[in-house]
Amino acid sequence: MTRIENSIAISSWSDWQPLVGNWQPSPATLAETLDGGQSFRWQRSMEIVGGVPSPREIWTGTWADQVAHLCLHDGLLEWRPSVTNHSAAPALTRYLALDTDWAALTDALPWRSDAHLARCVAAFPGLRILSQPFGETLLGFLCSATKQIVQIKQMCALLAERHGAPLQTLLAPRSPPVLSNVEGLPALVRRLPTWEQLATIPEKDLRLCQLGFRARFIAATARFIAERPGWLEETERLPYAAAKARLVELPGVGEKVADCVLLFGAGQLEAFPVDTWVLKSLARRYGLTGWKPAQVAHFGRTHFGPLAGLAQQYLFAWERKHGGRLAAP
DNA sequence: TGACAGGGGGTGT
DNA sequence: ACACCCCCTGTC
Repeated sequence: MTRIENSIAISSWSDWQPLVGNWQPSPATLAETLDGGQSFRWQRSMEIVGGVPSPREIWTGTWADQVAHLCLHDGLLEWRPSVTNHSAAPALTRYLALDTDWAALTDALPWRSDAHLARCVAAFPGLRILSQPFGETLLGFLCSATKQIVQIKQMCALLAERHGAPLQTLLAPRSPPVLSNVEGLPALVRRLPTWEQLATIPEKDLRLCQLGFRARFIAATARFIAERPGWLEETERLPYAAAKARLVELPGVGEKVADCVLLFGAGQLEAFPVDTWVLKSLARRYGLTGWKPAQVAHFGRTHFGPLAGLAQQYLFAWERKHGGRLAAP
């Protein structure tokens, strides 16, 4: 049962249109890609047409100053922007990395000699790595320490709600008639606050967003970035090792968070984040029982190669699905 | 229905 | 190794 506490969103959306790029994910792969720990800004909901809930499941995603809907319709992925947004198509193309041949990248993984990896790939065909805004990715993963996805999403939602700028695209006059509503989403969509904005927010106000001890890290990181104009942009452009060395200078950013930011926010596919799921995966499926994160990271890079981050995402998806309880051998 | 633990996708000391 | 925070979830 979904919690419906917000007002019904009333906004104007363009017509559904097919997504270019030939991505045809299964519902499970789509959900894993959008809501499996890469991004914390996608919401699943049901469309309402003429006051009646339709069986159509809609994903609403927000990133930078963009918001878009995705929908899997008879196996085909469709999307729609708000009627006033004319930059949504290229933005979505970049965000979903539609120009990247993920099938070819996956094929380049060592699944032929790795039965478990082959099994993971078969379970989530079409899984891909998102290409999210760098700064937002950093913010999301600064929230992630010892938190599950639902909780991280809640923190991000509160940060956006209380400190983010409204997305003007949804506030423009509704010239066409309202076509449909989406249940359970606030009428006013806001973006995540920028790092510039975060630097001006007192830590006590950040704490009100359920950040806990992460509030101190975010406040300190915001000050660090504010004192160094261009630092974040330069870091995004650096090669993997150099970028990671800089990211771990930030308070609250260790190896794991840095790798997540580089993998999901900078397209660095060699980044191999080692969290407890990956630790469990390699312990259980690869016999690396008792190995420490740094050792597992080294194993991952050498075993899975230059696309280790993509392999990690497959392992991660499998473990999230099967790892909790009864695990296949 | 409501209270109560337990534990969580990590970092810093 | 342990504190940091405190919300979510499962359970009684």
